[in-house]
Amino acid sequence: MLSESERALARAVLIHGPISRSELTSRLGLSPPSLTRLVKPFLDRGLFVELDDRTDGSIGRPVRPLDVRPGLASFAGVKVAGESLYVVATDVRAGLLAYQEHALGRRDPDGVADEIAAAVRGLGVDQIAGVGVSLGGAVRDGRVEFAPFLDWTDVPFAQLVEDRLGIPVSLENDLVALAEAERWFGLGRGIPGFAVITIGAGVGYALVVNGQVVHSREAGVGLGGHIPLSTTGPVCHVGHRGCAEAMLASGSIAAQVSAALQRPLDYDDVLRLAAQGDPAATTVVDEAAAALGRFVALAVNLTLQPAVVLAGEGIGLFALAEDRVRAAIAADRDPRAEPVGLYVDESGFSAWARGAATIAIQDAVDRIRLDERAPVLLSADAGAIT
Amino acid sequence: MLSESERALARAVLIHGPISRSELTSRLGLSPPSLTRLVKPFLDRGLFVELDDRTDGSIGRPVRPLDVRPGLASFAGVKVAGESLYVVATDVRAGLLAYQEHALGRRDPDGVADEIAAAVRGLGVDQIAGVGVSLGGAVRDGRVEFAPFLDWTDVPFAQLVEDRLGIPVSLENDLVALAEAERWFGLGRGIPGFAVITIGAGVGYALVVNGQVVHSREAGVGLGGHIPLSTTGPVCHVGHRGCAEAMLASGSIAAQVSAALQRPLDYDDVLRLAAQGDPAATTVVDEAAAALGRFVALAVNLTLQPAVVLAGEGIGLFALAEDRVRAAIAADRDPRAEPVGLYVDESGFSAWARGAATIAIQDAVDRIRLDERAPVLLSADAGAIT
DNA sequence: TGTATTAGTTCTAACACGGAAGAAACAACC
DNA sequence: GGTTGTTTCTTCCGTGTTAGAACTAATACA
Repeated sequence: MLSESERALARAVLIHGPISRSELTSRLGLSPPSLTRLVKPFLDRGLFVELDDRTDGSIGRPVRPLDVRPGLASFAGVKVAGESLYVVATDVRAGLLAYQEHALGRRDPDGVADEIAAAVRGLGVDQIAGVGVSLGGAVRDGRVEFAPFLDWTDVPFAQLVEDRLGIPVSLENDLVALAEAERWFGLGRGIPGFAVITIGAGVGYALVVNGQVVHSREAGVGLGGHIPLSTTGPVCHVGHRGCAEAMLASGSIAAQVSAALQRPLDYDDVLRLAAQGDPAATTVVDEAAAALGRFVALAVNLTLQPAVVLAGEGIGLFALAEDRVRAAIAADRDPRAEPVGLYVDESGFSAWARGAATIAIQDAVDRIRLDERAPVLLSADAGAIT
Repeated sequence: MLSESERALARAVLIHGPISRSELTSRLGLSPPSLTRLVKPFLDRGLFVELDDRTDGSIGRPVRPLDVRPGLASFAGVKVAGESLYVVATDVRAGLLAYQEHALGRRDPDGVADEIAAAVRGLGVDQIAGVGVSLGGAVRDGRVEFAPFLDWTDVPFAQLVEDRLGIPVSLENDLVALAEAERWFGLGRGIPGFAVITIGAGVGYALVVNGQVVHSREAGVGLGGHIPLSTTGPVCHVGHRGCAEAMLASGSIAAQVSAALQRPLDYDDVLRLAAQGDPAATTVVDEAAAALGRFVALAVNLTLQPAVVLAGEGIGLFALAEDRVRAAIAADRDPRAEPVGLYVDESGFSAWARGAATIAIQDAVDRIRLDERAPVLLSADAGAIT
């Protein structure tokens, strides 16, 4: 097992690398001697490399920054949605190596596990050290407690996938996973607390406070998607008038404009029409943008975290009506309060799967073995996918 | 200085005492030998006592629970409000020893500091080991960054009071202080995360996540009090229609019923009338209760913490219309989600000052010295108030 | 070439922690 | 009434982690 300091070191280099030893001492609160001792086995085992970052002109001995060895391992991430699997292969920093989408054929646990295993094999990346799987629903200890969109209850799903792939599989709620990805490798890096709001097929919500993603069971229930934002808006599928889903989900937006223009349109059509100045589309988009702004303001005011990461495949809405969003935020804020930090993750669908991969990476860090006998990353050395 | 384990021990005994060593080992994650070693100096220095809690009939060696020595120290807490000072003396667990209210004469920093010093001396409690002061506004490192209700900006207020009393003074935002009190000694003890909502002259909001009170600068700004809760309600003094202040602040509620009944009423009159079934008062109270329920639901859904502590001098509203509050919460929750834990602190005004005292207690724990030479609690041994 | 400056290492003492084993204090049982 | 069992807590001691002191390394600058 890694000690607490070793794990902190591994994480710091992973998240902030390349990073000098002296910066690590202040970041980890350790003395230089302790750092030297801790770093040694990581270098010996080939987990870290020492860059000789030539001098930057400053006085004194130049730094030898530490970084994770390039190509150390790969990871896979899979987001299970209602109709599709979104699958990525990533490097150790959740950087994209490959991205694929697959239509989801079966919906039963074994069927989905089969399709995930096939999709991960189909990535064509070997030496995968871990697989992360995320989906909407309440998840704990590798089990899906319930996932309404698949109609699953208490399924030991991580084990099902692991049986097929022979690689460690990590399971997490999709929004928690996305929040972890934003916190470690994404737009939330270095921000102590922020909310995550996703818009797309549905509306999602997650929260980071004091540098930790909130993991409470509430996080899997997805009530953030039904916050009331308007009294005049449409009704969502559960019957809330003007809730976040009703105002922001792509299906609802598309349906409103389709009804107004009397022809079938999808979400991207609506954004295109709004960009061209179509009045019906613009009205709906503006209303949605105002609702998004109110959502952001509510989240900031109630979580006391002055930053929000916006993500999801429908986030193009923000670029189209950023002024409306910011105006709605400002209306619900005090001029004396800090301005809200807004960070937009434009990466769309792949962000979900990168989130899943991040969970696999986090678990892999906890599996690192520094003693000579054991393999460094349990499964990477255990070989390619069987 | 105390080591991390020593501080954890001190806090655990303070918060959960009397508590057996064996329960402490599991709570602190330490082995029995370590606990023995850590406890010794606390007993030697007279901070802890060992109760011989006679056997409870169970098998095995009986436990010798540890507790803080009774009468170890007293603390004072002062909440500075617009018109008044609320002042308490407490024991080490923020238990009430004395409670007083004083009209606030002057409003300038030196004047308020004078009146606080006089009020603390007037408590008639000596051996006060620390004084906590809380007020509405942004506070950091003993300085008031801004306090709109006093029109202060960047005042080193802790120092001003400390100069007058010669006792360590701790300064904190009033809602953060109240949340700390609920977390350590109040209704939130043992709950990992919860929101605090206060109603009274104003509406306040604070948040605890992962066992820690959220201390971000946002917490001092008080935007939780202006969350929109109704589109038809009255307008608050900043101009928000149907915001939390407009719906729930005692002045706003009293004004609505006074206008309806064409005679001047205060908040307690309104609650009395509503209890008697007066239709105008009942209408306003029911609307307020529904708004409170929506507030609770919003807080729970956006903070992902399924518990809320209700406090403040106006919380009598809850008892009067609890059904309405719970119905409004249920309407914004999913039946699958956990039921919301509602905890009502009925202690009214004194809760504010107890919050301030809690801050002083927390700071005093961090000042404990176990080495032979130094006094145990710096100021308690330094003597009574000068 | 020397000096100042910053980065990083080696050596070592202190210390915190937990495992093993034992002592203490009771209940239950024969 | 003694023995056994159970739980609590302590003593002894080995292990692993940490940081202080002194040292080496590598550069800029005079």
